[in-house]
Amino acid sequence: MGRSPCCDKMGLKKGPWTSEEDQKLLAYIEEHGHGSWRSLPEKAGLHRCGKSCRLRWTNYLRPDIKRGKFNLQEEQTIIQLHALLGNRWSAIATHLPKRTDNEIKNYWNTHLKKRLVKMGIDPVTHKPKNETPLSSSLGGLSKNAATLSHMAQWESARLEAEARLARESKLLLYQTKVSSSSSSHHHLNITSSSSGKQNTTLHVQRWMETFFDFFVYKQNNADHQQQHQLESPTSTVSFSEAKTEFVGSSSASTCLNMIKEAENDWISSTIHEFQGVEEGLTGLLLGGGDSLGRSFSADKNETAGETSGDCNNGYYEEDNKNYLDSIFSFVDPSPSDSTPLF
DNA sequence: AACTCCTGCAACCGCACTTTG
DNA sequence: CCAAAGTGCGGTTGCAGGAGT
Repeated sequence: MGRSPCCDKMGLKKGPWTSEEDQKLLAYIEEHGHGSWRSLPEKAGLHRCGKSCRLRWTNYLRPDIKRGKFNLQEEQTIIQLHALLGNRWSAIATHLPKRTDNEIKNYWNTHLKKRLVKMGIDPVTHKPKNETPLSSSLGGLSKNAATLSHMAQWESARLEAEARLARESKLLLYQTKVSSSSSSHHHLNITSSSSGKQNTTLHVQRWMETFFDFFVYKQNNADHQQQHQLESPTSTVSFSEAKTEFVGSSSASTCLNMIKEAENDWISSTIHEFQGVEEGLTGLLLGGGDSLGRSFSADKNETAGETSGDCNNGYYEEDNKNYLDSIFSFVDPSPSDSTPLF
């Protein structure tokens, strides 16, 4: 459908914020909270649209924002998550405390993406731009790249589920609190909650079934060799078990917590595992005076090799190999390590 | 010193999704 | 159920400041 931007109203200021405006916005939010963003500017005495205020607050004024340079671990995390998630900045930002999606996006576009390009790696796919020579030298790379793509799809669906679960959990928690004030047990009585509200149990169940459909789709489409790679390396709960338990259980909150814990465990462990292969990757991408440091420091003198795109530079080739090995050693764990997520 | 080019980042834009009445 | 309002998100733009000539 689309909406006309709220800033279309004439007379509203655009562009950089002054310190006076910042103060007004800060003072208002500290005292009243932001409430409705649309009505905030008028109440706060700002000649801005609500959207502009929200952006200024979330990307700059919020007290829990860490500003300044990204450290090595943050850079690593961004690269690793981008390999899995692509340009899903908000999803990436959830795993980088105190950093905003906008800041991460900018940092990627201005720093990290360029590093990958200079290494001859496509920053979108995280594959070598000129795959033929490298893939032949690395062996089986295409297959691994396909696996990475599968993982990205899988993780994409997982993140959607995670976001949805977070919302549902909030609602469930709230409703549990309300109902528990008059009841000693926490079995959710969602269906009898306030009129007009959707039945949350059915809502979550619908999500589970959607997720299940996705899983079945994957099972039907992935070849058998790769199936184990679609599954979480760390989870101990099978999807069918979880689904059965969820549908059969009268305690939706227990099941939700179980699933959410599995989700969070997996995300944490993937990052941890990814960081476990930082040898090579760290030195490689962050230029700590190792091979890539040499490559980067000599960037300006090596544009010929770059523009030719042949990646014949020994450093580049070695670096690419290390980088891709690092990613794929994470993506392609040994079968014995793999247990189904659901 | 003056000019141009490049880089980094804050902010904007528009679409999509969710919530609300 | 529907339309409007509210919000989130990713892509893009414009400007300030630094580097190079």
